Amino acid sequence: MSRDDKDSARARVISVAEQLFSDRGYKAVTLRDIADELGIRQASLYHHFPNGKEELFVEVTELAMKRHAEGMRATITAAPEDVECQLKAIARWMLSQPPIDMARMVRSDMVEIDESHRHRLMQTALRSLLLPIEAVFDRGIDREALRNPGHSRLLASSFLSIIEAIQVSVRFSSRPPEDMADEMITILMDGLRPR
Amino acid sequence: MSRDDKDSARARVISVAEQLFSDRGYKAVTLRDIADELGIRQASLYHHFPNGKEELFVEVTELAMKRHAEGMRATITAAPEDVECQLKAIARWMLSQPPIDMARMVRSDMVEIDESHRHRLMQTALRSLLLPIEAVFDRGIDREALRNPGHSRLLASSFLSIIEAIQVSVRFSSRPPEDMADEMITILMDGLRPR
DNA sequence: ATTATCTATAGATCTATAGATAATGC
DNA sequence: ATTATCTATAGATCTATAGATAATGC
Repeated sequence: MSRDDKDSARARVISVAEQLFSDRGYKAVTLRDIADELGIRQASLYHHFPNGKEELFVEVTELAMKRHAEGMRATITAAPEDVECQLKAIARWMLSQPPIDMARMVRSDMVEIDESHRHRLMQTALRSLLLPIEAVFDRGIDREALRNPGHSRLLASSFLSIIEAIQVSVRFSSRPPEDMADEMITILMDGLRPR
Repeated sequence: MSRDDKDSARARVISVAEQLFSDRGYKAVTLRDIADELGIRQASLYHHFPNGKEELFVEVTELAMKRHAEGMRATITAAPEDVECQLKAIARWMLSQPPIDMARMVRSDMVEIDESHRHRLMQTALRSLLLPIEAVFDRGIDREALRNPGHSRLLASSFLSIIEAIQVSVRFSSRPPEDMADEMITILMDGLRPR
C-alpha cells in the first residue's frame, strides 16, 4: 500500500470517529460503531491505534483543536479590524466545523480518560478555542471599540456557548445558523435595551 | 416500612441518580455507580425502578423539569416587572440547580432512549426551561422595554447556554457564578459598544 | 404481610490481544 | 516485505432477572 493510502485509511478512521464522538460523546460511541461506519471490523482499528479507544479519542480531539487554532487564526486575520466583523467571521468558521460541546467535553468526556491526557487536552482546547476569541475582545477593548466589560474570558466562553447552542438548534429550526449567529452578535454589540 | 421511608428511599435513589446523570450523562453513568453511591447493590435499584435504567433516567429528568417549571414560575412572578431583574433572578434560580447540558441532552442522552420517551422529554424540557425564559423576553418586547430582537426563542436558548457555560466555568474560576451571570445579563441589555 | 434489600447469575456488549490472511510495493 | 485487514476469543463490565432474606408495620 502506498504512503497515501496509509494516510488516507488512518485519516478516514479519524474522520468517522470525529463525527461520532462529536455527536454522541466519548463513552456512548463504541469502537464497533466506528468500525461499522467504516465497513471494517472492530479489531482492525487497533492497527491504526494500537493503544485503543482512548488514543483514538485523544488524537481526534487534538487534530480538531489544531484545525480550530489554525482556522481561527486565518479567519481573524482575514477579517476587517472590527470586533463585530471578526465575531461574525469566527461564528461562520465555527459553524462550518463539527460542533464541540464544551460542557460535555469537560464534564463527561474528559473524566473518562487519563489524567495526563485530560490535562493536555484541556490546555489545548483553551489555547485553540477560547484564547483566540478572548484576544478579539481584548483588542476591541484596547482600541476602545468596546467598553471594558471586565472579563473577556467570560465573554469568550459565553460567545462559544451561544454558537454551540445554535448548532444544536439547527435540529429544530430551518433558519440558517449564520443568521442566528449574526443576530446574537448584533445583540451582544448593541444590547436589547431600546435607545 | 412507613410510607415516608418508602418515599424517601426512592427519593434518595432519584437524587443520587440526578447528580450523576447531570454530571456525566446517561450512557456514562452505570447502575452500579448509582448503587455504590447509595451504599446498596446494583440489583436493588430494580425494586424502585422495575423497568431499569431508562425508566430511572426518564423519571429523574421529568422531576427535574417539573422542578424547573415551578421554580421558574415562582422566580419570575416574585421578581419586579423588569426584564433585567427577571433575567438575573432566573439566573440565580438556574445556578442553584444541578446543571443541565442541553446540548448533551439533545445530542447524546436522548438518542439512547426510546422514541416515545425522547419525544415526551423534549417537549417537557421545552415547556419547562425554554418557554418561560422566552416569555420574559416577549413580555419585555410587548412593554417596549426591549426593542424587538426578532426571535425570542433564539434569545432564550442563548441565555440558557450562557448560564450553562457559567456552571462549567465554576470548575476553573473562583469568581461567584452569580457575578458572572449578572455581568453577562448587563451586557445583553446594554451591549458592548461604547456610547 | 409488605417492603427493601441481598446473592447469584444469565446474557449482552465492549475493549483488547493473538495470530492468520490478503493486498500492495519494491 | 510491509501494511491492512480478518477471525476468534479472553476478560471486563453492564443490564436485567430470579429467588432468598431481612426489616418494618399492622
